Amino acid sequence: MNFLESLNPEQQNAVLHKEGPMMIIAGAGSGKTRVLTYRIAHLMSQGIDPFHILSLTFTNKAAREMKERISTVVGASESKNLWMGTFHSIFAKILRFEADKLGFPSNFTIYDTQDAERLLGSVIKEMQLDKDLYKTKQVAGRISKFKNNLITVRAYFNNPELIEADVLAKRPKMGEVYKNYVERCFRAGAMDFDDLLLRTNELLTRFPDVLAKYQDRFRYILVDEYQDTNHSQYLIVKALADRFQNICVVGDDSQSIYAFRGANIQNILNFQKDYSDAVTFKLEQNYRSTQNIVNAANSVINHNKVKLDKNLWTANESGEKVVVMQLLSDAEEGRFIADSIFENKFRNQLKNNEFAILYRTNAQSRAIEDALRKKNIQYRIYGGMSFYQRKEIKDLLGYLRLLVNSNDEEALIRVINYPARGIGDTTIDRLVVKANELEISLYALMEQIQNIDIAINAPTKAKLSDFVMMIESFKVFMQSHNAFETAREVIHRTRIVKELEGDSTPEDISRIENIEELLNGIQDFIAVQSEEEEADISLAAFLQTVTLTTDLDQKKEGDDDAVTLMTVHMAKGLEFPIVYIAGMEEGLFPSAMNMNTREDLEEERRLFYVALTRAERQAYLMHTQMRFRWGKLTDCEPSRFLLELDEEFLDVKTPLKPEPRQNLFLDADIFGEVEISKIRYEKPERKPVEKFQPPKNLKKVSASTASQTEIPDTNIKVGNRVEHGRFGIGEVLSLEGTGANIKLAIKFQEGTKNLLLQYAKLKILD
DNA sequence: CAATGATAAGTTTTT
DNA sequence: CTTATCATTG
Repeated sequence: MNFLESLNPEQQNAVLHKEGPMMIIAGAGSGKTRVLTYRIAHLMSQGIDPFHILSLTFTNKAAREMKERISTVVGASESKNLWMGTFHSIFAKILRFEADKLGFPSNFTIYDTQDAERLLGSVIKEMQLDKDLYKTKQVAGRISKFKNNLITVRAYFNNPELIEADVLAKRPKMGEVYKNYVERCFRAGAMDFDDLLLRTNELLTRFPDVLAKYQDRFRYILVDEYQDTNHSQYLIVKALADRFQNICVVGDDSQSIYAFRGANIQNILNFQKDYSDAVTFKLEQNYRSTQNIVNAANSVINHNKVKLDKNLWTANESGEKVVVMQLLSDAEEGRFIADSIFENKFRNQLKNNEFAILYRTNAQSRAIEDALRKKNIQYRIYGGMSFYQRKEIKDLLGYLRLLVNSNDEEALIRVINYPARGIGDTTIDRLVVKANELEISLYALMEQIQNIDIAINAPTKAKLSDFVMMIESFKVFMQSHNAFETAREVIHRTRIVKELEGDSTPEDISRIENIEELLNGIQDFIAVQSEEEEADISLAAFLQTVTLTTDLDQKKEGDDDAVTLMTVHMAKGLEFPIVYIAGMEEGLFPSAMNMNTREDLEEERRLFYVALTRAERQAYLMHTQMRFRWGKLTDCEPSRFLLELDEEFLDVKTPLKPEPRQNLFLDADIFGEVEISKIRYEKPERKPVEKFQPPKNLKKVSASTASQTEIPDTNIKVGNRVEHGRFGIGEVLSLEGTGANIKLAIKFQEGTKNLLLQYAKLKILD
């Protein structure tokens, strides 16, 4: 086959190896995806039915891309039948098919983290536990850990060690909380993310015939990013592959960065032990990056103790050295990045989408965004609060979820009083108590509320019945209409948009726009799905896609040319010509929460390794001397990772061991020995000293909207160019009203926005 | 019951 | 600094 010629010998071996267990250790940028796609294509060219191939990827995007690439090799009609997707989406599909065996409806809801935590909070409250001891997030984390290790409620109560550990942690009721949470999910016909894996394990263990069926179906199994699988995923793969043993795992232990989510690096380290006749291939040639980048990355990761033996190298040119840059503040850091991108673009004729800015935490994006906006550089942020998690979107989705599965308690509670219809917290609390007592779902209780003995007065009962009737009428409507039409009907009848139109603050307007965007999203979904063979354009299908889709998986709107901003975690698997890594500071990267044990620190180091190896041609590492955290200015020290890098590959623009801070402010000798971090920034204004620039700038940026409290300039007129804190520079198209009530239509780069002058915090530029 | 304002609490990373 | 939760009022 001709495609083999484009592979190196080791890659070829991995592609051609057919039967039996195998592991591919694929270093960063070593052509892993090529090998996987060609391997699958090769299997198919050998006559293996695509129906028998299961390929598990880490993101939906990876699955989609791989499918596309395979179809160019073997043809689209063949590749369509491949089972390819994330663990969660593939097994959600199978669970829907087999749901009745586990007592779930096939249209079960998938609870996202928000849903799960709200329910858990509710359970804790109902049980009247001390919420300071039973912190929702912590309890959720513990339950997640149970589930990922297949510790069911029963297993928990049979395990004295676990019980003891929780007693010691002053949470003796942990088991009860767990039990109640699981029961509530079950009654609501809902599974959380962990359940999708746990219940799959349950399905495969409890029903040998089902296991046999899927073992026979999936004769060839490929798992990408194997280093990031958790125990639950590990067991699923092991069970499915048990019969034919045609399992191929691909991964890189040096890129294992999801331990916090239960990923177990031992899965890849122990593969040889699990399958004694396993063959291992090592892809060590990096095709992505320059020598300086590869060598710098190697020099850091070599500080890790736990790793498989491998030596990443490249035949690429040595390239530019990795730049290490010290900046005064997070604002300066943003400005440096923006300036650098601006200059790079000009000098090397690059496009925005050849740059990426990576950071450890989402919160860091703000300062960088401000700087990019000031330079008019287009950017796109991934992650953080995703579109589907916005309140107005979740509210609308709540209605839709209720139509698909009325027992979905979280959806019900979200929308039962939105828009306000006089059903308050006390009523809901009483309903929840009663429903628990009768062991039925909230909705089932409401359906027969008139005949129930409950402390709710008649008018309120009537409102509850009205609500049920409305939902039922939507269900009828849905039977003869598609997802888009149904959603539009819901919006219309519930008057959600009317509610927002009421007083048109900019926030409300953007909410309405978001709802419109969701409607477009539904229509898009219908359009895309209709192209597929077994098209499922039901509302249920749409909702599932929404919960299992991440920001990254979203189809990018148009081919907009924008700089990419994202966390290092999200950047895994991606590559960019030029990469900026911001915030290389102790306590931030490595994160303060992950510096206590060697294991934690090694994970942070792997994370840095991932970040650095995203770069193809040039990498910049920034660290600052101080930065805003929780609104307060804090001192920063360079990350230990910077010191671990071999200097041979670096171009250190500024000393890593900062000179005494005072030097910077010697001329401004106004603060004496006072620590910079303790200086309040309101003060310098009283005593303006020219040399003392940084604080002034800092203030400006942290509150780049600083002028907001000033009285709005009512001299604004049509045609003025204005600057907005969030939308950047725009032009006034029209205005109406007088005084502070002036309403403006302004054309910004990202579109025309309607804003109220008194809220918009505009700066008039001309 | 709903709307408003005050206070506390919190940021790792995500399917 | 931002968000969520609480307490108070009408």
